[in-house]
Amino acid sequence: MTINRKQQEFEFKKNLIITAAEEIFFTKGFENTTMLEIAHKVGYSKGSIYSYFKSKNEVCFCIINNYFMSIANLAQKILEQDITGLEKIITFKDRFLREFSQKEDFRKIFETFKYHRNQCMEMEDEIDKNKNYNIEINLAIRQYLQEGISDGSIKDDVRIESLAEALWGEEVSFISELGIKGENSFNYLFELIINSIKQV
Amino acid sequence: MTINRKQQEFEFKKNLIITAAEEIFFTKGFENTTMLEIAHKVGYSKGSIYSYFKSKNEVCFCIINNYFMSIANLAQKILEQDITGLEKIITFKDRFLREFSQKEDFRKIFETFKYHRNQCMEMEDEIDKNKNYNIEINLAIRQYLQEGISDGSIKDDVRIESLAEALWGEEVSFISELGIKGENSFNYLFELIINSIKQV
DNA sequence: TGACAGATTGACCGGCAGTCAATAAAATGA
DNA sequence: TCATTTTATTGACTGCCGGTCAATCTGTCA
Repeated sequence: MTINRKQQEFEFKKNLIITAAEEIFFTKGFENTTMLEIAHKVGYSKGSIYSYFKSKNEVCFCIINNYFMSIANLAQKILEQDITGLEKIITFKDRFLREFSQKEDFRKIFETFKYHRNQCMEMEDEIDKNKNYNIEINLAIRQYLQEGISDGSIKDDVRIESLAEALWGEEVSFISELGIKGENSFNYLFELIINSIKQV
Repeated sequence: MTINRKQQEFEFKKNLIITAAEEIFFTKGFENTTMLEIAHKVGYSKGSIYSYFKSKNEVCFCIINNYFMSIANLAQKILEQDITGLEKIITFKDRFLREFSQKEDFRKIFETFKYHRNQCMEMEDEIDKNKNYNIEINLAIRQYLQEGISDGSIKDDVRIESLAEALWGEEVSFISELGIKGENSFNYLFELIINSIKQV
């Protein structure tokens, strides 16, 4: 059996665990889910889970990283669309909101990720992956802005780096409040920002 | 010994515990702090803590509520200043940022609060208190906006309710990202929003 | 002083993340 | 095909901690 084949099987099993874990996390929340439950759901014993993941926390990070990958892909796909830079900014926000932040399940697990992301021992891999996705997303947004300036949809005096960081930061951080305040207040805020950067 | 005196003593001891807990939470983080540690720091046994608080979580909420009280007071104080509505908005944000979100310690414990605020059994008192502080802060911001419209510093077509909610929501939610992205991106975002609502 | 109420204690419980020696299964090679 | 090595899997076990509660201690008042 080749090394490659082994690797594939390993990844496949890892994915089985992630899928099962995600489902339970989504229904019961991170804290109320035990490693034993996850294991049983995949037909494994508890110990086995630990040969695929270093900790319960890492399982959560892997799940989140899958979502970050989707978001990074989304950002890339929008980049290729034939619309103005400003429209790309708006499209990204709309799609992000619709696909990721509207689901309460996702919001909850995302909260867990945000909560634990700083006390992460021994899972540099996942942390690095996450950082890279963040960079990808950030770069895409910078390009939206750059294009917007070129195509005349965005004012040419916006500070691209700061704004890209801030926009993505805002979308990520506001997720926590969406359950409490609803989408309206977020959308209004976004509208005001857009208002402030669009070329008139 | 009067009932009143008893009450006072109870509150005093409760405060001792809060102070000790806050210090340990700030140094070691919520998860890494044990109830036993907190107890020993005040010179109590573990059991005693539980006659003052229903759970570890409630201790955290009490600490956070003290901060919310300060913020509500701050909002009120700014309301009484002799400056334009727009200036009040900006002042509130500046002071909030300086006094509360710059401290990494506070940010961490605030994260804990945000993380646990939804899975809160049996501490309706503290939840209610928190809601009330939020309402107070919200009302103050609404008044800033209202005054701003009256005194001509803010455009008269802003949607006061939405904006008040959104501004406070943004400040609260962005705290999580401050450690990662720094203040600049937040400040720039805020600047754009202000830009969009100020009367020219 | 004695009796009562409230405060305080700390041994104890249950639950769970994470470990690891033992075991089973699969791959290798002759 | 079978013996040997390597890898995957298991589940009993540990340590830790939040929370409980019967027992004990302390202060108050008659």
